[in-house]
Amino acid sequence: MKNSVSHSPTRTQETAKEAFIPVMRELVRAFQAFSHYSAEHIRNAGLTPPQFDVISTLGNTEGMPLHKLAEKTLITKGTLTGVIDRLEHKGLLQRIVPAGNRRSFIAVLTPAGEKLFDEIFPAHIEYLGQRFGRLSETELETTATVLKRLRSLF
Amino acid sequence: MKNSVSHSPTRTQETAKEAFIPVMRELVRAFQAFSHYSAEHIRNAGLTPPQFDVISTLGNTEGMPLHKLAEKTLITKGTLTGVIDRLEHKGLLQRIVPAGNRRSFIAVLTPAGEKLFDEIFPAHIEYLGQRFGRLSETELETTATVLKRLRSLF
DNA sequence: TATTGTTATACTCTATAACTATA
DNA sequence: TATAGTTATAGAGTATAACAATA
Repeated sequence: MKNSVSHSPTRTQETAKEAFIPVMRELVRAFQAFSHYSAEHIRNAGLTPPQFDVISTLGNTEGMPLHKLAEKTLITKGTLTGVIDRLEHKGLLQRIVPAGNRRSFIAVLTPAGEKLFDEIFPAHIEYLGQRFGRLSETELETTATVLKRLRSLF
Repeated sequence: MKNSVSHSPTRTQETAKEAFIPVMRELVRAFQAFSHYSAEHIRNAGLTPPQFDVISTLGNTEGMPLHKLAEKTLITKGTLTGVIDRLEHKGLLQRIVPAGNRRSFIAVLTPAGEKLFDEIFPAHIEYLGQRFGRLSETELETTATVLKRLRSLF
């Protein structure tokens, strides 16, 4: 039987201000564990996590302006320039100047980029599914609810 | 009313293999949002997130061997050397050679490090509590449960 | 003037592997 | 031989701010 600590009788129903700390630690460690697992697989494909993020975001689309890509991936524009540069050097992505707007670029996967996406994205999903697949449908739903709530806080 | 998609009548009770994908995306974005929020505050104190992680782990302890610190923070040993170096240069931390074992070091906060810890750790908790405090006690418990389950997968 | 993106700084972190020195 | 930690390598990502070009 756990002793439910209360600093005074009148606090019994309250939540301590620091009660979230262990929860936050769980968030950090859970994410670290996940991202290490994920990143190892991504590196095998010769990509870094941000590069994979970009490829995944652009896969099966007709491309999108860099500022929208930055917004979706939460990579800041200065950083995104470098990430895009490296993907372009690898021949996986192209900057297209859209007709009628010469102030923005559209990032589009090249055929090689699409090919890589078609190969590694399903493989990565399969790899991750080996772990996520252990969650029941109910657990998945609860997890989704909790994470959305968490995200809404920030 | 959402249309509950089922590929065939016999799949109604099953979970699609890819059902976890949106959940995973939520995990990534929720964590990104959290860590950006957290990191901004940490940077104001002149620390990087890994440095803060180390300071937080060592605060209110009598120090610990580097390999244990590496294990707790999930920072690999090669990387940890650099992080520790920088904290040592800042005068926040010291490597101590324990009596009877000259093969390992013990990382200990200096008085300046303890002072910084005493100042910024509570302030950081207060800063984070502004957001986590919006969760009810029940939500906190559910969140903890879900995160532990997630972590157990990896 | 506001938006889009690049460039320039200056670090910090990262994985990986070879290496040294203990035990 | 196994363990603890450092060093060397080689990038890659990060924030930030100044900048150029276009709308």
